[in-house]
Amino acid sequence: MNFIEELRWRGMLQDYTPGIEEFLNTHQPVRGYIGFDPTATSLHVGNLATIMLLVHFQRSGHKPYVLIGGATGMIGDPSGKSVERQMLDKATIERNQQAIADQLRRFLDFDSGENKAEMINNYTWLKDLSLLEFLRQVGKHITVNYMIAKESVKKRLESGISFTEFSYQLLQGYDFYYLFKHHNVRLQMGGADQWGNITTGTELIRRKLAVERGLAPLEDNFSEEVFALTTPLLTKSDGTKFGKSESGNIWLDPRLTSPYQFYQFWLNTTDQDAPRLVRVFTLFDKEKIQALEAEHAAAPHLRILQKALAEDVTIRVHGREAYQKAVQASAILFGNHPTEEINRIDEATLLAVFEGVPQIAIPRQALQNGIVDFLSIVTDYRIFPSKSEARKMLQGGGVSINKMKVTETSQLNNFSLLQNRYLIVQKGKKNYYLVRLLD
RNA sequence: GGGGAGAUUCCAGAGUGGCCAAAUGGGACGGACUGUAAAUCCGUUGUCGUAAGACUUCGAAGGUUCGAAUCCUUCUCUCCCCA
Repeated sequence: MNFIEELRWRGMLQDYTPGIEEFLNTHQPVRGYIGFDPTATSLHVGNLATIMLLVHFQRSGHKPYVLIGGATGMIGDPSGKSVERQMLDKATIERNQQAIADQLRRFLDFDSGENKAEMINNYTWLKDLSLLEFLRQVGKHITVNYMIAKESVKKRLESGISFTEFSYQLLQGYDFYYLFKHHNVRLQMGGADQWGNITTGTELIRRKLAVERGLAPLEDNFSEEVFALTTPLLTKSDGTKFGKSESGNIWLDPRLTSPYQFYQFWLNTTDQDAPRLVRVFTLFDKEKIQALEAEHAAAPHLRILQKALAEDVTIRVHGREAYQKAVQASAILFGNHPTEEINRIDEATLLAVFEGVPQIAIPRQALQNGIVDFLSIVTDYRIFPSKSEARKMLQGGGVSINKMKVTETSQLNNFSLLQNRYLIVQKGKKNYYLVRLLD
């Protein structure tokens, strides 16, 4: 199956410039790229969708280029942003680009075949481009009228946009031109929000080529030479943003989002969203997905689709071992385990399960305190910030210790300690704290 | 330049002298149900406090009053209409 067809049935095709399908079919391998700006120390699941574009691109025989936006990250993309961004300092950007480059290397084959992936950083060519050169080589070809017609800029004309961010599309456009010239890159891909930036690139290439070939722009037939393609921005059926949990972004970095939380994120996908997400984030083929959906429909409570999705994505991002631990932790935290059974877990496993969960150490004699004090002042206000809040939650039935509901009148002494020194405190359904007693 | 409307608790939006920590809806959080889903239902939602209550809120600063989100003055900002 060719690249475009693959994206189409997966619902990953938003927009593309004409002629692309034929070009991809008749040229093999075609070189295509996606840019990632180092604006954070890690990529998140939103980026994963565009990474999958590159994965499919490579699997269908083409040659993916991963562009690290070392230079563009210094400028700030106004797309989808309602206010000017904070500029990042160079040290931060350097750290970030190192981190996201390491992450990106895991998803593509950079080692073998004529279509092995390449990684490049636009800082290497943009750093030496002088202002004058830029204005003459790039700025001259694109009108301000054209630039402010772009959605990303138009939205900001009222509230304000700096010249720096306004220029962003030109830099990105120049990247495309540069890659076309020096690496014969023909296609730029990205999320739907990047359409404007990408087409600035195709437009710039068209105009520059016209000049280089001594033609008037309208006589050209260069539109057949470079292409743009975007994938829809993912949304959730309830209208909220995809890729966020109550605790914020879902990151690929295990230090920011533990593999357990990552696994849970996918596992908690609603029935409504799961079919779309399986198509985007796994490489399962059509038959396999249809089979999974049928299985799921037959026994929805088993959440076949969610489990398959969570397994596939967690393994791709964090590896099999981390996935297995996440499953094990989930089984313990959400399974119907009576206290005795939890008590049988050995200490090493217990600590592994609660990795990434806040751990609070208190003196053993502090157990003499009442439950409200225990949940607030004794645990240094880390479980509840005040006695009132602890009490409110207790009254609402939202607190468990060792998986047993507690009330204001519960006696701490009645709880058997796990491994003779741990208590599992649960606030609501999904917030855990491991309290360790010090002798 | 002229005329008008407004600024309320996370958001939207009632309230026009005491019954206002402030209706209602949304969101958030918790519970029940369930499948760690969705929908539904119930509870909580300024802070602290076992409670009684205390303290801080209704754009900002002053003032009137026993008492102000509500009345007066000034200021700041937002929106609309006409020119």
